[in-house]
Amino acid sequence: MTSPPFPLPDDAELLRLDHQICFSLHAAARAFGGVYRDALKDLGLTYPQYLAMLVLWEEPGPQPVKAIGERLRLDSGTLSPLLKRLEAAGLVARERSVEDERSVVVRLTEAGEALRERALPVPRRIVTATGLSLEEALTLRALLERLTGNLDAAQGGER
Amino acid sequence: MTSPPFPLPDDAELLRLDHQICFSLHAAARAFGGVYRDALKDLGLTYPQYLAMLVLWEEPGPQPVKAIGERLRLDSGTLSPLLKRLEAAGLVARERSVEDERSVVVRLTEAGEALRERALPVPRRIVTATGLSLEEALTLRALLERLTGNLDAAQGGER
DNA sequence: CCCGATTCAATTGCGCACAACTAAATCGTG
DNA sequence: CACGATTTAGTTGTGCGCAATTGAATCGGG
Repeated sequence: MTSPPFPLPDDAELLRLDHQICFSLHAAARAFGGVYRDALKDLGLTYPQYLAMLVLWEEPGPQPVKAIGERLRLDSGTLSPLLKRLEAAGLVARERSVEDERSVVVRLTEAGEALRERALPVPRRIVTATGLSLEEALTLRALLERLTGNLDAAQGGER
Repeated sequence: MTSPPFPLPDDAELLRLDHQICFSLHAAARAFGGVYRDALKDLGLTYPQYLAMLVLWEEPGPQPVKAIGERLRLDSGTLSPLLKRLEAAGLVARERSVEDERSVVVRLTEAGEALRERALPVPRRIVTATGLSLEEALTLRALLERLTGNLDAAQGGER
C-alpha cells in the first residue's frame, strides 16, 4: 500500500517528496522552537517575542507596530497581543504617535535595553545546536529564501 | 548601526546567520501554510488535518491515536481536538480499543475514504508552487533532516 | 473643503502547538 | 496476587498565526 510493486515514476516520486519537504520543514521549525524555548527560558521570552526584541535592539529609536510587522512578516492580530505581553513584562512601552495618531510606536524601556546583555549568548548557543557548517547554513538559507519567494508568488497569483 | 564600519569576523557572521536561518525557516513554514490553505480550502481541511488524513489514507486499517502522534510527532494535546474536529466533519470515527481500553483507535468513515480522491491533485499543486527542482528538493530535505536531528539532540541533552 | 478610499492598530474567533496535569487501564516485580 | 510504575488519551491554560471585522485617523480627488 505504501510502496507499489513497481518502480516509482518521477512524477509519483515528486509527489511523495513534497509531503516530506513540507513536513520536514515543520519538524525543523518546531525543533528550533524547542531549542529556543530552552535558551530563552531564563530571559522569560518566547521565540516570537525574542524576534520582536531583536528588531527593537537592532534599530535605536521607537518603531511603529507596522514596521515591526513588516520586518517579521506578522500582522497586528499577532503583534498586538505579543507587544502587550512585552509591555506587561516591562520590556517595552507603547504609545500613539503624535504626528499620526493611527500609528502606535514601540520603544524599549530600560529593562528592555538591559535584557540585551543577557540575550547576547543566545545566538552562539543556537548556532552550536544546529550543528551545521557555515557553508551548509548558507546553502540552506538560500534554498529557504527561494522556496519562500516561490510559495508566496504562487499563493499571491491565485488570489 | 546595523553594519559596523569594519568587516565582520567569522564569529559575528555566524551569529547573525543563525537568526536568518531560523527566521527563514519559520517564514518558509508559514508560506507553505498559506499555499496549503488555498489548496485544501475546497476539502475543508487545514494542513495539520490533511497530514492526519494522509496517515490514515496510507495505512488501510484503524490506527491508535498514539501511532498517528508518533508519525506526525504530535502529542495528544494537539491530536485529540484535531481528531474530534475530523470526527465532527464525519471523516473519521474514534472508538476505544477492545484489547486495550486505554487506547483509542481512529478509522476512516466512507466520507473520509471518499475524500481521498478529491485530495489527489493537491500534492502536484504544492510541488509546482515550490518551484524547486528535484535535486534542490533532495538537498533541502537532507539538510532539514540533519538540522532537526541535531536540534533534537541538543535539546534532549540539556534536559 | 468634503466625502469616499485607504491606512493602521486592535479585537474576535478559530485552529495549532506545547506544557502540565488528570484519570483510567495495563504492566511488572516482589 | 497486589501494588506501584508506566502507558494512553484527554483536559486546561498559554501563546502564536491568520482571517475577518471594527473604528479611528489620514489622504486625495472633485
